[in-house]
Amino acid sequence: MALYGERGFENTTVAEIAERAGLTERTFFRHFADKREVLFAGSNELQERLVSTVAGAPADASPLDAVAAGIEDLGDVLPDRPETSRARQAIIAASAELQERELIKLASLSAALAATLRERGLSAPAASLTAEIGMAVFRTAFERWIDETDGRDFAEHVREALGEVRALAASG
Amino acid sequence: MALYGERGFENTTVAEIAERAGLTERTFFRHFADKREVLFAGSNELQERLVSTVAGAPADASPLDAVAAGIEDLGDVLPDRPETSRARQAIIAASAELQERELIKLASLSAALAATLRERGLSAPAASLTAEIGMAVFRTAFERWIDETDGRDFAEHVREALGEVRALAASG
DNA sequence: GTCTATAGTCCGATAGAC
DNA sequence: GTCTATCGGACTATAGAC
Repeated sequence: MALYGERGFENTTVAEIAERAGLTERTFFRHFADKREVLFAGSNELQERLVSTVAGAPADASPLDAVAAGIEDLGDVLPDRPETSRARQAIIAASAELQERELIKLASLSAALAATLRERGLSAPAASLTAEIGMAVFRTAFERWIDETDGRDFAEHVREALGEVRALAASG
Repeated sequence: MALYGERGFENTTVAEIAERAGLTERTFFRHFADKREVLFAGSNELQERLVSTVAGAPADASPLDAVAAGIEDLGDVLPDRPETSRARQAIIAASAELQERELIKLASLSAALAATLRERGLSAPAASLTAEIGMAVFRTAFERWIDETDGRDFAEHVREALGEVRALAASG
């Protein structure tokens, strides 16, 4: 992340990353499928955490409440300080390649969420739509947690974004 | 598309594509920024069409109605026969790289749609959410138009998917 | 760890269309 | 005379095969 931040993703070679880490190029590719993947190392853990929390929500909780609980809970898996995430997002924002990779990770998260909701008895279209609304809440909360410097924690931002989505749904 | 279909995207080289087209590799890259882009050549036209229809909808039309009109209208820009789109989607489904590219094109479409809705006076969060619902309608209708062989045209599928989304919103 | 194929860029040269 | 399309060769970096 230091190298990507200094000179940009496209202008950083895997050889340079390997050198700074005291490894060889080949070793890098043994750990990460490609040059982009190194920035998304924690995404599997995030997805597993979300799925297990939503699956474990009380059976009588509404689908959206179950999803909201799962997203709030993700605060534990995110870096302690938002500055770390902010630096990472700045790197991603500067590279189309990295944005593509991020989108497919988020799509995978959404699909896993929808599958979990179907297991809770929701119909396929309702599950997909609820998952997409959940992703919108996640993106909004994450963005604000990164950008706003008022120190509110991630879970608070999730509750706020959820309230806004609900108000929007009620009004129109 | 013929070559990607025969041997798969990853196993097709740009040299082979150029050879079949009677050109050189260099000429391919003059026309397309990379090997994936050749499959998404029509996407700009699609986006412009959607934006201009939504922007031109009657001022008193609801945001979702304006979006629905724009999506219905896209039938004109899609290939005449769904088989063409089906073959293309099969190629994309077989390659993670192509899925990434497709997701970023759809994200661009969603962002353009949201911007158009804001110009119509909608607030930023409402515009984004309406755009995402529109994209869900588009994806659903497109998928069914490709997969179902009953000959119903794209616009009919759009109206059906929209009705389902509305019913879902009303019920929960 | 070595070797190699392929994607994608940079340089420059040529030629027809309007 | 400018614009746009073609081609050739050399070059770097990613990523896969072994």
